[in-house]
Amino acid sequence: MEKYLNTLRAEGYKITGNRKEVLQILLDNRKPLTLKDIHRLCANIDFATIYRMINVFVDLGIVYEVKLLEKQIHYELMDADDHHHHIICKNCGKIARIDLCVVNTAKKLTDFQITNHTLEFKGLCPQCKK
Amino acid sequence: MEKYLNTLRAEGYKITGNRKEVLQILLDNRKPLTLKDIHRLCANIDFATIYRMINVFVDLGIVYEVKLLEKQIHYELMDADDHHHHIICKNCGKIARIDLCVVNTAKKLTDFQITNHTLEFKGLCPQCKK
DNA sequence: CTGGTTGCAAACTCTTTGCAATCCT
DNA sequence: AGGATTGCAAAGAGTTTGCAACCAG
Repeated sequence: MEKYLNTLRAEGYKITGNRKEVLQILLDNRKPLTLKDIHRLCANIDFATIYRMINVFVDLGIVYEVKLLEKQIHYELMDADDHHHHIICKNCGKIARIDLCVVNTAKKLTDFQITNHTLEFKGLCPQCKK
Repeated sequence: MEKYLNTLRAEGYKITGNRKEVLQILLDNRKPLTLKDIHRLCANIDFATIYRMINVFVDLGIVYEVKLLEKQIHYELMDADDHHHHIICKNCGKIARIDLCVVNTAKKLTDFQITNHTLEFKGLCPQCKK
């Protein structure tokens, strides 16, 4: 938590009760959440506030966008030492992580300068596929 | 074209002027297009018609959804023998293809039954990165 | 104090649907 | 003829913004 608060301070943002509450939710739920999910977990905070807060967090690199094979974007706390991707169950919605990435291979294959990438899977989890 | 019309016939759908026009657009533009893009290329057809038509095409496997790192879904003609992914330039919007995929590796790594996957990149193309 | 932050309401954008008229087969 | 398809209009759903009141430093 302190690490993230320091980032906010360093960039001139204030430490508010709302921000601490949302950060705690992200710390307690280390998996991709939608804005709706977050709002459900702290219904006392206005949706627009969460919307703007998460965008600040994305700008500061506190959270990152996870584009699962779903309509809405999910957000997850950033941890540079733990780069991973996900798989979501189309039946129960469970999200598991996959430690697999090919961004370095892609960098060699293309003349583009790659800045973002997404690698996500969807299917049926062990329980639901039975 | 005939191949796709046969799929439509086989599933009991009718061959209309609109459907042939949109299929021709997809054949002429073999790259991911948004509904808006398609509508721009045939402004005479109503947006709702394109919306419903593309969804039929997706159901029949005539086109597939490409979830680039953009808000809107793109659609591209399906070709089972040519599985590939994409990279989009964040500056000029150009979309290039990348012949790289790890869905088989992912299948070995997880207990899920994988049915969909996405692997997309974003960055600066050779021209824009200069 | 003072500017960043928040809640509320409303504007926007994109997606989806109902229905009557029209088009394939 | 008869059901699928289409255009039009409007409803939904999610995203984004303006503004005045409020709060952290």
